[in-house]
Amino acid sequence: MLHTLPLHRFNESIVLPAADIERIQTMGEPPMRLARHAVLRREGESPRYIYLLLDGWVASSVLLPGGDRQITKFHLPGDLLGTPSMCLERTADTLTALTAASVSRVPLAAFGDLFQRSPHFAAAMLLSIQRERVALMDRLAAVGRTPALARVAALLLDLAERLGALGGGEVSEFELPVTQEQIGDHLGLTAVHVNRIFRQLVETGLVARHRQRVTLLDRARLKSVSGRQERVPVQDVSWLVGARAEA
Amino acid sequence: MLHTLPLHRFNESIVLPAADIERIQTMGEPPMRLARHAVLRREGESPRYIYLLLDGWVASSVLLPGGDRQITKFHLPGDLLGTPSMCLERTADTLTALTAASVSRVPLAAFGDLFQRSPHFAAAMLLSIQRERVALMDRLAAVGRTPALARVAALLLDLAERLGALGGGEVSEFELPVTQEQIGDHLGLTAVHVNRIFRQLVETGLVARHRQRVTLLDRARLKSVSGRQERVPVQDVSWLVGARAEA
DNA sequence: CGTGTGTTTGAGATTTCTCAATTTTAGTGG
DNA sequence: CCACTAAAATTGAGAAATCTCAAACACACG
Repeated sequence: MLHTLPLHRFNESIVLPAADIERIQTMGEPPMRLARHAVLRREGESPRYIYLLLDGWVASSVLLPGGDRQITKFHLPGDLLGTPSMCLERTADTLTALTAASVSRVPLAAFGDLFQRSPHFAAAMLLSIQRERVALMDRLAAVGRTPALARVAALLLDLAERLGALGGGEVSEFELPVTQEQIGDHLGLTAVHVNRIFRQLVETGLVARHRQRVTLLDRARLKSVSGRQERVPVQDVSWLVGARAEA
Repeated sequence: MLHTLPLHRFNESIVLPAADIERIQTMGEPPMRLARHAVLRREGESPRYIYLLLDGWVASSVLLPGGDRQITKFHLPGDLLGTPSMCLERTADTLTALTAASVSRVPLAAFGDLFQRSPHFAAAMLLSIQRERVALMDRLAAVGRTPALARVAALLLDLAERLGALGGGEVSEFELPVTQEQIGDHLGLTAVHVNRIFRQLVETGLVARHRQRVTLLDRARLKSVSGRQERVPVQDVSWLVGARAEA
């Protein structure tokens, strides 16, 4: 079972030695199952664990005093959840299962131990977190500066890309197991408005929908309407994990 | 001169050994001066350096295809600039001096070397980047879900807090060397609307202004109108830099 | 089959934006 | 020190995007 862990997120720019892969696999506790809507961790708690998402979708969200909610990320299998809060006394984000899901809980101590023992793992984490930061910057730009249509288009493209990376192939059709209200909370829109934008996307032939299944019909036009920047991961990371570091 | 480097950002949760402080100080090149409006690095370039801001303010921004701009961060002295792009082939953010400024350029190789050599430094970086990530999450929530007044209030409080951390004392009055258009680009608003919000803040007695000098008159009310969460840095990081890691 | 969650649609209200003009401030050269 | 100019701030008026509220509808689930 363990050899099926989705570890692609750890190998994006840095190829981890087999020994590190091994250690990652034993870092987490045995998988736990979550029902849809189950709360894995609530904000305000003391951060003692992070979580490796094995299967299903999980949302990370922060609450505002007014009761509004911002979903900071739709997590897919392979993502490491809850790590931003490791820098805080009290957890900043709530982790909620969007579908039935399966996660492996990782004690912070186990994570810290691996981080200190393995230079490659530490380097991979550094880059991985920076990627999340860039993704947040890009979404902030979208929410702050682009109209609703562009934001929804960008979300669909982002998910297709990430699902493709997960599965290994191009994805142009996928299940979107997320309510329109949740999409709104992710993009800074109302559920009602998300609905209208979806209708617009369908009417203009960019997208087709049936139930929760979404098909991207015109990728090129979607891209142009989304106003999304391409982000190419670093190729050469010798400055970070060079020969020197091997010593 | 070197002993005056603002290194407070490196010591927020983790106290670095003197040897590491020493190495941080020699990691960067000699300071370079920037005039106001000077571009330190433009997006799209190949990321070869990061920068330690010694003095002055610098904005980090991303461009949208439509020509719109999102300022992702107003950087203050002590901040390490341009690090998100280390995970990319081409730089994501443009660094522009908002005031005359002084920075020390750090080759990525020097950074990577220190990251690999010093477990404490690596740990401090990990936490520091996660803090930036939380800050982005919080701003995303503000831009996506709160009205303009709350966003401006939150910005003022954030800056006062960070300037306080820099100087060591409570700050309730400070220079804001930033145009209203730049504030708009930071908060997802128009310059015109920022202006109206400022007027509103002044009229309701929350804030006073003279030229670019801002005075926070009613912190409590500002806080409540800002809807900002308190974020308390971790105290106990033994899981990350425990005895084990010292070995 | 009910019941409840999620979607869809309409109509009007609000916030924020756009455009344009005016005033103020900051910077420059003489 | 002054005059001149460009950048920034300010204000008004109308337009646009998005929201709110409310109702109808569809579908999944027990």
